[in-house]
Amino acid sequence: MTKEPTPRRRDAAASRERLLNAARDLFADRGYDRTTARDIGERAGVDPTMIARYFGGKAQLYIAVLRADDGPNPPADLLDPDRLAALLDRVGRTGPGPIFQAAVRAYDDPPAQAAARAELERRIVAPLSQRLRDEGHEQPDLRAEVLIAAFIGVVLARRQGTFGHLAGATTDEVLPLLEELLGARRYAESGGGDPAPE
Amino acid sequence: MTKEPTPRRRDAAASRERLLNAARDLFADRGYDRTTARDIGERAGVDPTMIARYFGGKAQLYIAVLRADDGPNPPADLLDPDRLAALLDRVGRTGPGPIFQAAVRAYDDPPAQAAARAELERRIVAPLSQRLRDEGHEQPDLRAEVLIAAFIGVVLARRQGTFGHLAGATTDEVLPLLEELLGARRYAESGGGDPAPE
DNA sequence: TGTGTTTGCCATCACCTGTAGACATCGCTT
DNA sequence: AAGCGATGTCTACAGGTGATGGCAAACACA
Repeated sequence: MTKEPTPRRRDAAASRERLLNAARDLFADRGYDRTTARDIGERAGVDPTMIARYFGGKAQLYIAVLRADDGPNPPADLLDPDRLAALLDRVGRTGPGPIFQAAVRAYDDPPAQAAARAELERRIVAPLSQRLRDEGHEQPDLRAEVLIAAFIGVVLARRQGTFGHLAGATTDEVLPLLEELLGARRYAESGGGDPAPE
Repeated sequence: MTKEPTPRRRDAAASRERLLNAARDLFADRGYDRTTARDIGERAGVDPTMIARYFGGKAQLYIAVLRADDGPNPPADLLDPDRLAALLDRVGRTGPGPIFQAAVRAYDDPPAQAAARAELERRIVAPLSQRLRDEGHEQPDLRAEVLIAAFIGVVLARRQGTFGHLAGATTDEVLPLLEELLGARRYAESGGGDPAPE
């Protein structure tokens, strides 16, 4: 007998996860401020007050989303063309995770802000910074942050739709420009070769 | 005698402008959502209800700020190193104008969103796009938007402070990386540099 | 000075937010 | 089957938001 054949009508774990998923989607789509607890509850099909019960509040739910979001989990190596393509495609479909938004926006809740910053550093900045350092580039930390900020600017703007051509362009159209922008090939060719074609 | 020697205690024009200035600063600093009408009134030293009277409401005040903000008014030619330096310095000191924020964030008010988009296109995207077109680059529109989105990502992230090294770096440290990122010299080589007058 | 208009202040509204608490119901354990 | 904690539902509240209408003082003008 399986342990869970009966779809329990009362399942705290399920409710928790549904809240988490709904919050992830809504935070990614509208950002933290413009997402209300009632919206999350409605989308999840769970009473909004459960947010307080299970997570302690909206801010802590946001933090939980940050931790649970495996967004660009395979270290987002923006300099690997394949990885860049995968990441761009992913963001184009599911939208930028809350972590990306945290790079550009400010939230009022200090713990939430700190958590976002920590996740951003741990999962995205650190790997790229390490790579640049290994390759002997100067100012690897600063350089990594600039590259990532630029990438985030492009993907956020694309999804936001403020830029017409960028929002309308397909991933295939954007990708080469992003590669050129980030200097993927330039960085990647540690052995040295010809510059990016035009 | 002069028409306005008396500093009129009741001066609608002055109040209007003080509201406009306060709104510009606060919108730039906190964004639209996180700025309340009461904040604006307090900072301006003007009763918040004047916002409704003079502008029609908060959203329309925002639009007025967009139009009045001469932000990167000399066409923000990101490919001219001098202009890029000036712009970066300016943003570092006074913060990104509301127009930049509009590129990455969404507001609920459709007219405000549309106004921001129009200003962004008119003042920033169009000039750069035209330049790229003149220089014979492919996809000048898309390319311009990518470059601008990347730039905005960097300056917003820098000011936001989520990236430690980027926030702590001086303008002089960031500038060369930005030039390299945007390919200022690469692009500029083709056209040579005679900066257009303001 | 007299008069109508402009300008600012005040109280208040209607709405929305997050969340706390009381109450009802389910489901596991004994 | 009975008990009881876990889970869900509902109402309500305190705080804050943008916006409105009324009213008094200050102004421009005759």
